[in-house]
Amino acid sequence: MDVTIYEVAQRAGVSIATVSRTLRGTGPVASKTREKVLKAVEELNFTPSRLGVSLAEGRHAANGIVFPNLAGPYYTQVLLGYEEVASELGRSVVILSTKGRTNVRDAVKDLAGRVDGMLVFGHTAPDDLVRELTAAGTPLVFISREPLPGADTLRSENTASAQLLAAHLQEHGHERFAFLGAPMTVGDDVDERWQGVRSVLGAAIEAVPTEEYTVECGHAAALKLMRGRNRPQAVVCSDDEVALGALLAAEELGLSVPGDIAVTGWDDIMAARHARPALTTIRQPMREMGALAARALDELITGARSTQNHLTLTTELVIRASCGNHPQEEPR
Amino acid sequence: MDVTIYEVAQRAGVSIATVSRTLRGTGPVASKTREKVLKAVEELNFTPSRLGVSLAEGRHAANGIVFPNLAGPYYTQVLLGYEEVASELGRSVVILSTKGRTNVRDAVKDLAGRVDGMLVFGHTAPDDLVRELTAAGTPLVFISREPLPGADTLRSENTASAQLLAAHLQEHGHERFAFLGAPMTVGDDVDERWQGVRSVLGAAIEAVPTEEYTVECGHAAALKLMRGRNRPQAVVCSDDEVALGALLAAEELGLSVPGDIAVTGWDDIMAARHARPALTTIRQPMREMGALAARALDELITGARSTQNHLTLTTELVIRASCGNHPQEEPR
DNA sequence: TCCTTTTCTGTAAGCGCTTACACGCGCTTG
DNA sequence: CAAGCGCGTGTAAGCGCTTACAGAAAAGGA
Repeated sequence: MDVTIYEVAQRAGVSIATVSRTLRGTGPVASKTREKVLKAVEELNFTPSRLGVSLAEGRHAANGIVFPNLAGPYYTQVLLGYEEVASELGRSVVILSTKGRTNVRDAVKDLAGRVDGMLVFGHTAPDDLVRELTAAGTPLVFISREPLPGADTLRSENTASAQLLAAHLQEHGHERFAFLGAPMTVGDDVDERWQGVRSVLGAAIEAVPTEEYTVECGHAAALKLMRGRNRPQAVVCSDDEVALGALLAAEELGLSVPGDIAVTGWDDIMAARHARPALTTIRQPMREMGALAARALDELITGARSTQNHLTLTTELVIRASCGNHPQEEPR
Repeated sequence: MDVTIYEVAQRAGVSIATVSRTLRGTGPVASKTREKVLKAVEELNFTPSRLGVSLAEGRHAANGIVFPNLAGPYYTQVLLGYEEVASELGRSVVILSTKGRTNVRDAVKDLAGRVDGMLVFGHTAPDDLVRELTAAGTPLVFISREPLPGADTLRSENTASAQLLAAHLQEHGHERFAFLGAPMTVGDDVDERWQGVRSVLGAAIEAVPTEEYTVECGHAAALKLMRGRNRPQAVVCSDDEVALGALLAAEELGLSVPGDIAVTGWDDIMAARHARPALTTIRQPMREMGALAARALDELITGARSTQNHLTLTTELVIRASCGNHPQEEPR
């Protein structure tokens, strides 16, 4: 916002075109000229204005990311991987949290105007805007959402893992189940998880909604559930945070986990390992998803690829103490 | 990147100036003209190019934030509060993680070129660049750093809280202490905490460094510490994550906490409450700090304030089970 | 009716950069 | 020795917008 290319040019006694060429390495520049220019740049401490460059180049060199909130570790981890790769590719990251926002549509649209492409979680952006953006050719990558035309989607495997988890719980002898944190949106990760466990457990599992997927809401809903008559023997939670809430509720009610009631989570966030009992959960490669999203976006932006990719990453069932008694505990 | 103000003007049969005035509400526009313009805008689905606007206005309407990494909840929480307020003030947030980056200086400089002002954690930006930026008048707010001329600083209280914590541990009868996660930088939060506990405990506390302030590093260092002869009776950790690592180490060695060894953290992150034993820690208002930083930055950017503020927020000692046996446990 | 205001609108000059194009110059080459 | 060729450099036309300024039209007053 200070010294411009004109002042550099003047000081070096050349035209602005030459300065630009020198700095970007495009086009030939005599070595003597180059030196004069570099000297002037040095003396004036010149840095090209990002705005000017972007306007002339017609690109922002920035990526957007839209998430509901940053409260839990899940989005954070994805963001981490995303930022890392984006910046490796020379792009900044502009963030947008939709939680508690009255006008999401405008906010996303504004973001779209600041970046070359965006990563969007689930259904955080309004559908009509998404259609508008894909129609306009804005590169878009989605995480935790069913595939849609005109954009990449990226998610980790849910259904099969959920079935695996359900089967494991059955092996422990549990017979009455609850799914805490019932899906709110069709087609997102939680919905797939629910469908997965349900396909195995059928009528033996009951869907119990929570307000949000947070510790607090999980805690509140779990309290109610565990106090009710016909308490389930195992509670499958939509994610680790809800599960942590359930653990808290059990403790409060004097129920032993997994003795009186088993609890499982999803994601394998840090606290899952530190909780007591440690949470049985499904680990998904959050950080890697962010990284992959950044690369996918890069391909779409640079035009290296024009088709859509729909990737599903594999997950891992992490068995700890909260799901039932195991002969030997896992070390560490 | 599509339809421009020219096309709108042409379609509405007016000049681009009129379109601009209509959309921004600056200057008078006849109501008939306004309607024509709005109709054209609607039909063409026009959105002003952020780049064009910024270049003409001379401002980015964006804030930057520089942090070491996003691994733990601390930075995330601050970021959360920051983004919330920033977007409330009509500014986007561009993030920059310095962890694992070879050229931090250039990255920060690039960021500075994209925003109207930045929030910087501790000493993540090189000192000479900071001087350069403050000299150039770039609005800057720091968190967790000693005050410096030309920029705001914002931090939560450390020394007194540390003294309080130390005194509390003494009341439990502990006599030999270790500070796990010894400070790496003079003047940052951890350094102040260390100075605080030390001022009370004197020679009774020993500084034990960790590679980083993470669970893993805390775990590794704690293992070594707890295995050594003359094991301390209480371990004061630089932050909750290191403390969680210490808890893990104790469990691994079959030591009971707080029976054999007491452990305390700092920050009161989510996992602190869920760990067993739950962590005694110092809660600092992370989210609020982010929010305050955004407001401070806004004042500096808009020029509403030209002096520097150096705020210190109060913290709260949260006593849980990990520091020693208390007559009655806190409920929940 | 003529002149002064007021209201509205258009022209054009930026904002800071990139780059196509053209031009001049010193060399090679037939 | 003239034609041809590269290399180096400058000129100028954008990129998409805002806004000072000026001019035109409408409105009001005497």
